[in-house]
Order: sequence, then structure tokens, then C-alpha cells
Amino acid sequence: MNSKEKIAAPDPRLRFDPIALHLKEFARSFFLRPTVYIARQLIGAWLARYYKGAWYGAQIVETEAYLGSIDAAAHSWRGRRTPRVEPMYRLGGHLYVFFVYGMHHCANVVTRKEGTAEAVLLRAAQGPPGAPLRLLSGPGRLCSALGITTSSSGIDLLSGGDLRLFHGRGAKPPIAITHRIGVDYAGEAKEWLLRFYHANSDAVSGPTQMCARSRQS
DNA sequence: TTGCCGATTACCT
DNA sequence: GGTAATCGGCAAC
Repeated sequence: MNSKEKIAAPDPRLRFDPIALHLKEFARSFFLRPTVYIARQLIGAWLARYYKGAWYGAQIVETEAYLGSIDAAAHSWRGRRTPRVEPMYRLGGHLYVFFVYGMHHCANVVTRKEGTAEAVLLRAAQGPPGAPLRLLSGPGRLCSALGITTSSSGIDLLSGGDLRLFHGRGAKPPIAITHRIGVDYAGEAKEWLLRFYHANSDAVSGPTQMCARSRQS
């Protein structure tokens, strides 16, 4: 009845089988490491959702690090602590979801020890074969495609729930690095090189994609 | 209680 | 290149 507790369905084109792929979950210790390291290592990882008896997921191709109280672009800048931001202060491995521009949700993986309030924004992902390239291209689209809303903010990704993170398999993807998107208000922090993306993926978001890609190599 | 503005996207020129 | 859409969070009144 309460519309706030309504569960959003994932896009059926994201159906996949993490068991058949022999995917393994990250250990808690991974999420306690430095946030920049985690943002980089999550490129290629699978974000997965269990919904009505089936798994849906996509491989992360773009992330941004947000560095807590010292970072003017972070919601936890200067230790700001409100009900919305509270999940950022939890132990690494929790999820922080917020609603922005009146229409989009953004999902973050909380990092480091409890109280640090650092996180990694998941900006784009690549679905299983057959899924449209741009289905998860952008933080709002990523949440929309997987049906992630603020009702999942604060959950633990490592407690056997219906949202989980799995290691990618195979070779480590080539990584490109730029400043973060959409944080022009953040003073000198807007220049910090905290955006990481799969250099060869066409699912990376943003109008700067081509520019950024041609600049690196 | 009010009013401003955003970790975005789509559509316009 | 620019900006409208749209509404919850939050700071200020």
C-alpha cells in the first residue's frame, strides 16, 4: 500500500546466472580498503539483483570515488550527517542510494570502516549479451534498469540479501581516469581525478566520453 | 513552513 | 552548445 515501499522490477533483459558463471562475492575486507582502490577494482565487477526467483545483473564499467568529509562534492562533506546520508557512515559494503533532480536514483557502495562516510558512485554498467548498450549508461539509468530505489539505501551487500556484488572474471579491463561528472559546484574538488571507467566499453556514460577516451591511450 | 537547488537525462538549437 | 522537467532534502527563516 505504501508507495514508498513499492519494489521496482529489474529489466528482464538483464537476466543472467551468477551460479553458472561461477561468480564469487567480494569479502568484507575488500570494502575496507582505500576508496580510490575500490572504485578502480569495481570496474568489471557484477552488480546483481535477485528478484522473484531469478538473478538480474550487469558489469560495472564506470565509477566515481567520493572521499567523505574532506570532499566538497560528497554528501558527507564536512561531516554532514542527516537521515538521507546516514548510510554513508556505515561499514564498507553497505549501499547508499539517493534521489536527485526529482526523477533519478543514484547507487553508491560505501567504503572503509564505519564512520568514514566515503563511497563509490556506480555510474554505468554493461548488461548481459543482448541487452541494449545504453540501458545502464548513466547513474540514473543504472538504477532504473535494475530497479534500485531509496528503499534499498542502507542495506548490506554482504548479508545474503537480494542485492550483491560479484568479482569479474578474466583479464583486468584497461582503465581510464578523469575528473568527476556534474560536480562543478565543488571548488577545487571538481578537478580531482576520481572517475574511473573501462577504456574499451561503449556503455560508459556522458557527453565527455569520446573526448576523454581519445585523450587517453 | 518556505524556497532553493541538485553525484541527471532528454530534447532543443 | 543550452535548458526544461520535477520533487525530496535541507538550510534558513
